[in-house]
Amino acid sequence: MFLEIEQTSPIAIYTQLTSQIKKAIVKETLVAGDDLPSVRVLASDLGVNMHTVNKAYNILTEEGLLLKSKKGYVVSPKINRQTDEEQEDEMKKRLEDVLVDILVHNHSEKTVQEWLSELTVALRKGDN
Amino acid sequence: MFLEIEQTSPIAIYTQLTSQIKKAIVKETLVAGDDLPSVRVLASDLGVNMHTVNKAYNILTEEGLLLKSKKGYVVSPKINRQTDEEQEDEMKKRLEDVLVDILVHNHSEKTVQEWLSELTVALRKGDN
Amino acid sequence: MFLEIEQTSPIAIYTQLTSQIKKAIVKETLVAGDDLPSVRVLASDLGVNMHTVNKAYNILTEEGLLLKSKKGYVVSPKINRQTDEEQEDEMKKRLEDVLVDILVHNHSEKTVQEWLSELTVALRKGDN
Amino acid sequence: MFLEIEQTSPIAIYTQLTSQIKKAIVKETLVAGDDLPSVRVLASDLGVNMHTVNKAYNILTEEGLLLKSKKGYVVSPKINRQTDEEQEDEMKKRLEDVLVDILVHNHSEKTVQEWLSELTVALRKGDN
DNA sequence: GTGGTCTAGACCACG
DNA sequence: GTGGTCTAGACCACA
Repeated sequence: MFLEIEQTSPIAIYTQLTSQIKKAIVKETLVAGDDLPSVRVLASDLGVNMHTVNKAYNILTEEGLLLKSKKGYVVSPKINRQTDEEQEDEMKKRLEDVLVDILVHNHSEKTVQEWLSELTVALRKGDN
Repeated sequence: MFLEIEQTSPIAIYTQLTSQIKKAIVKETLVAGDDLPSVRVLASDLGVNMHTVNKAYNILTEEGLLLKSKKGYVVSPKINRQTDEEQEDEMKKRLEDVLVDILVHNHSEKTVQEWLSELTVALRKGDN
Repeated sequence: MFLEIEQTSPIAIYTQLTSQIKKAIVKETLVAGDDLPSVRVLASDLGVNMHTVNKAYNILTEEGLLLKSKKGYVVSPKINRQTDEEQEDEMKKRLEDVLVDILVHNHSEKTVQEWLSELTVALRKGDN
Repeated sequence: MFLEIEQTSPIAIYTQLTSQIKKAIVKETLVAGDDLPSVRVLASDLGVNMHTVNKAYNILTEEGLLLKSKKGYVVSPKINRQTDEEQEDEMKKRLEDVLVDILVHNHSEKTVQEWLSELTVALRKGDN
């Protein structure tokens, strides 16, 4: 399984799940049409509660990244993953927060660029 | 006062405070040596609890952005704002999360670059 | 065949079936006395389980829209399609729910009227 | 309290809650800025579980009808209650389903109009 | 087998 | 006091 969660992390488990699934989609470890593990199976695999997985899947479905059918959850086609303006503003705000935090700690914009390059490369190849 | 907080926002007030103070430092609205308003004064100005302001100041002090003296809190010199490797990894992780979120919603790396430029420019000039 | 079902939809298949058959009756694609495809045939045509088709036919029969004979199901005469008061209340309740939902999202009663007109026209002409 | 739920109804409790709260907003029993009862208080009042109320509140917040602050949930200003095109299609589809159901049971379009008028009037005056 | 709903009860963060 | 998260376990609808 391509997902791992840290029980001790201060980050909510369902958030860790959504992040990792998004990452898997960006890396194309998961592609449009792929089935996700059933809620109960994934929960038991990870040793977390069913409801926690369910919440993660629901959020991703709301965001248009997953589709819910009667047979379970599936990665949705690219077409469904668009964002509206409000959501873009949200993302920009989050980007700004991170940016400010990096800059305030004496890093230059150049460093940000480098990190972005690193991250982008890492997202292109390799599995999780 | 260069700080505004939204009482109705679901974002924790102390988080709003740390974010805005960091932004003020990046924008050089606040520079090394500047005094911050006393905990009591700021709390009363903003209509929030003293403990809340205190928490924000403490966090910023922990991060090396403020210095606590007998007379109150001041913006610390640049030299104190360095990060260790662990904190850098933290920031990279946060940057990655935002990046993945942007990319997974069909935006290109180019868009990320553009947003970064916009944000950087906005951080250079103007007040909060 | 005038029926199509979406296997991937989260809406129950038997519900999709009843909806579409009702629509066909309103559009007079199906009129009193018409035979419906046999349960087996329809199930195989649509690639769904026999029980599912059966459930749909049963519900429609319960509602007085179909008649079950030894030879199979047929569209029942208009006279059988009446509703009792309880069912009318049910329908009104459902209408109210939709209405409230439309109004609460800032649409006017005029919009509701327009939508109804559109829908009514669409139901008059054309096939499914 | 202006809300009542039927434990025995086949309709999910959280759905009953969202419906009734929407109705209260349309009737202006609840207006922009009003506080909603806290999750736990409402749950105990109604004799249902906290999570059930929470789910209802969350859905309404997603729809833009409520706002979540640190002090609880509040009815949001009209401006936030807009719908996008996709949501409108959804509502039209639901309206169509109800309409078909009414028409297929021998009611005329005129009846639908009458019911709508009744319902609209009822939504204008009086409390729940 | 799949997800959906609900309950009961616990612990945490915030202010 | 507020909501958020998580667990454990139950029952139901659908196919």
